[in-house]
Amino acid sequence: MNDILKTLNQPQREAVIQTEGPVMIIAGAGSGKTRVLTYRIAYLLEKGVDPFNILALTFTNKAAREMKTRIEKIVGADAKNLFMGTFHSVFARILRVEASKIGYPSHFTIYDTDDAKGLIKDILKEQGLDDKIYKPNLVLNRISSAKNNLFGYDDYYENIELLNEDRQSGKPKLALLFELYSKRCFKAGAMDFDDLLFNTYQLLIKFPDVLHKYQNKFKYVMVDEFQDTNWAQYKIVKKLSAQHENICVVGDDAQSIYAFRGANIQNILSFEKDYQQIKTFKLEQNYRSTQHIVNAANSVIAHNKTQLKKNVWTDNEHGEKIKLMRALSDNEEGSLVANQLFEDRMEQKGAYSDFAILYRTNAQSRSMEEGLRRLNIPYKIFGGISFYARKEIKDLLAYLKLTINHNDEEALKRIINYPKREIGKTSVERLLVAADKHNVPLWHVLENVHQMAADINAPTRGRILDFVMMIKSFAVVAKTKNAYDAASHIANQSGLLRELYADKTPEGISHFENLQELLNGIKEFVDTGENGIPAPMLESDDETVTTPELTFSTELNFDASPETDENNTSIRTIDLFMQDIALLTDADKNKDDGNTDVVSLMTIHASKGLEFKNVFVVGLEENLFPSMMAMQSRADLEEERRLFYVALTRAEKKLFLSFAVSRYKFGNLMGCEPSRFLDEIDPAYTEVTYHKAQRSETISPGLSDFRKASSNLRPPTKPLLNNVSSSQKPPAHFKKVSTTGNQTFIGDDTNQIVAGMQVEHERFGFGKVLAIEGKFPETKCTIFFKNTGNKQLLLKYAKLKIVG
DNA sequence: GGAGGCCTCGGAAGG
DNA sequence: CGAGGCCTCC
Repeated sequence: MNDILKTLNQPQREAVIQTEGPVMIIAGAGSGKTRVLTYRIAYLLEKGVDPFNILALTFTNKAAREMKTRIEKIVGADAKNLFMGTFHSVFARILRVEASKIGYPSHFTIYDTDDAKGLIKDILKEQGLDDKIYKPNLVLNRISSAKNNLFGYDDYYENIELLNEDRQSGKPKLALLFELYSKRCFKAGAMDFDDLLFNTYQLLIKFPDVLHKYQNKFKYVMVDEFQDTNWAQYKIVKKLSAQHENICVVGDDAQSIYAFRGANIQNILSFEKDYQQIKTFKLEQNYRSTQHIVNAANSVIAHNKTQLKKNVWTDNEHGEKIKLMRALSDNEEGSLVANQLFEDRMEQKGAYSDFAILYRTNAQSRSMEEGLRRLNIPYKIFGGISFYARKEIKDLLAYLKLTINHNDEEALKRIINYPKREIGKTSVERLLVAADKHNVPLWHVLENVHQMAADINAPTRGRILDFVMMIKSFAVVAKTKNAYDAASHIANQSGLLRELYADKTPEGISHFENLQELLNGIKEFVDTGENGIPAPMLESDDETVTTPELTFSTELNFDASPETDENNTSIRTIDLFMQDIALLTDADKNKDDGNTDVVSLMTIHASKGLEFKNVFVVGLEENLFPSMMAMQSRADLEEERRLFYVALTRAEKKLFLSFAVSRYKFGNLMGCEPSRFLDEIDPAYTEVTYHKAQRSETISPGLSDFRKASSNLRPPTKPLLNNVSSSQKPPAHFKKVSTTGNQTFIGDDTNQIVAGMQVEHERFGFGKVLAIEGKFPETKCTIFFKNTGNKQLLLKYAKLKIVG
């Protein structure tokens, strides 16, 4: 350990050994923040602090996992007992132990954003409110930010300011929606992401014994990425550490990029105010990047008004200047980047894994992928549509959720008629009405469908009871078998596997494979206990035996001690697997498909905390980066700028920034202007390159040249497609016809269509007419499409072009 | 009740 | 462009 301390610079070392009392570490980008945190924990352990008494909160599961591994390398297996994880996963664990105190079952479901949105939509329908005015997303955001500021619906009702805002925005019913939403979640035994924070705080302030228990346990508390915490998180951390006051927060205001979901830089200022005796350390030496990169990043962030004083500097070499690239279109940007990347890799004789391509929005990955594929460059996309967000995955998970928590309304609605079992929309609506009328969970109505929903026809009622029986039988299996056996049983018996197996289209096959992959993941969990996220275990605690006081009976009690097999070792049941599954993201899925030498593609948000030798930041255009939504306010724009700062500071050696002068948006080709952020970089650190085919030449300095060059393609607000005059020959991709633009695709006179003709359909592409039947206007035709196979279309509706 | 085509509309980041 | 809602046909 002493050797390790010697490798640290002075502020780093001081921050490590100052273990007692409140500490704040302001850590500039690349200043060795993770090193300091890991060494600090290792140092505590070496001093004899029990790992059970250390709580470390990170922002992502990945960060927690990595830190744990690094600490293990220094101090050994003891590190396993550290209480380390994301805010959400740590609090979810505490809540499961203490759930009964606040009236929840310990096997409560965690609603993801889709579940929450589904519930909001139901409530809107029931209340007869227009979802054009009360947009579910907006309603949810409002509720979310209330909870992140520790406002319950009752507080909301009493807050005149909030109510006035709602009235002025024409949405006076928001408070009511908040109340209904909260009650519905409670009835379903479900918490959304914000509830995990909100309810933890309620638990701590309402139950002094619980508070004391955890205050005693967590003698040392550490918070990473402090700048990204919201008010609720801050208050919880403060409460938890109130007894020992050994609280250490680490952050960088310049890298705060999550204000949009309630993060609050003010927390840094509040922290200084709340702890007068605080010790502050500034880590300002950057060990990651070249001088050009560090200086360029500094010159950008200097445009922000709100920031703490800090001087990030580096001893590293000057390095090469930052290369600015210009492309004619998003597609060309893809090939340009791919070509440049290929060249650089050859020149450096380096690995693909030394390269990353970062973008503002996930949608931008497509053109990059195409460019890379053309050159056979291996790549991996991090993030994007999550594995766990796929329909087939959510379907099986819904079965598992409902098996564990019968009251989970969103899970129930999702699967009650999938696969088809003739319980249609109308019946489900009647069930929902009955549940509301009797104020019981939906499941309760199902069980008593004959009494409570007699308006549903008798055969359907029978099928509903069959469904109830099936889920109950699943619950028995889930209770007695390991997670894998139970999940396989459920996937089979529910008919889900059969349904997917029957689908032999390419998508169908991939759905089936995905489901198989989920089952494999569960198998791995049964065998190893790993489901991808670090699992801090709460010590078994005899004083607080949780007596489940469920308001509504569920047949099975998952709150009891874990099941044991004949060898009396506890088996890993499905409810154990499900505990944190809602908190997992794609990045947490432990799956290494062998090839690790790949280019990384991800959003800038996802890249935080990572570093790469070579970085491409693409799509530097107004309305994309900075995003159109961020143009309204200075605060939003400054957050975008911090995001840009994060992007720049990911690079160690070489940095490329690119933009395109035109780009497809919603199927229309739009003109784009270079981002203002490009102008904000001190030109001393950049060089402008124009690339044409294979030849590239350097023009320097300053941006004015290509600014002019690109400006003749404006106006950017109108689709370019309509502006292409006959005098200009459009590039190849201009010919790509928008397939939804109603004007662009005009069907021929359908009377002329006869069997045997080649036709083109707006969506299905080219096909051959096999047969025509029926009389006008009901004329139907059967067409074999190359891409999708046989289709029956009504000529009245289908726009068909006769090709030959 | 369900399948599937048509049409409208959004428009970011993520635990 | 794509997802989701609506509408119509069977």
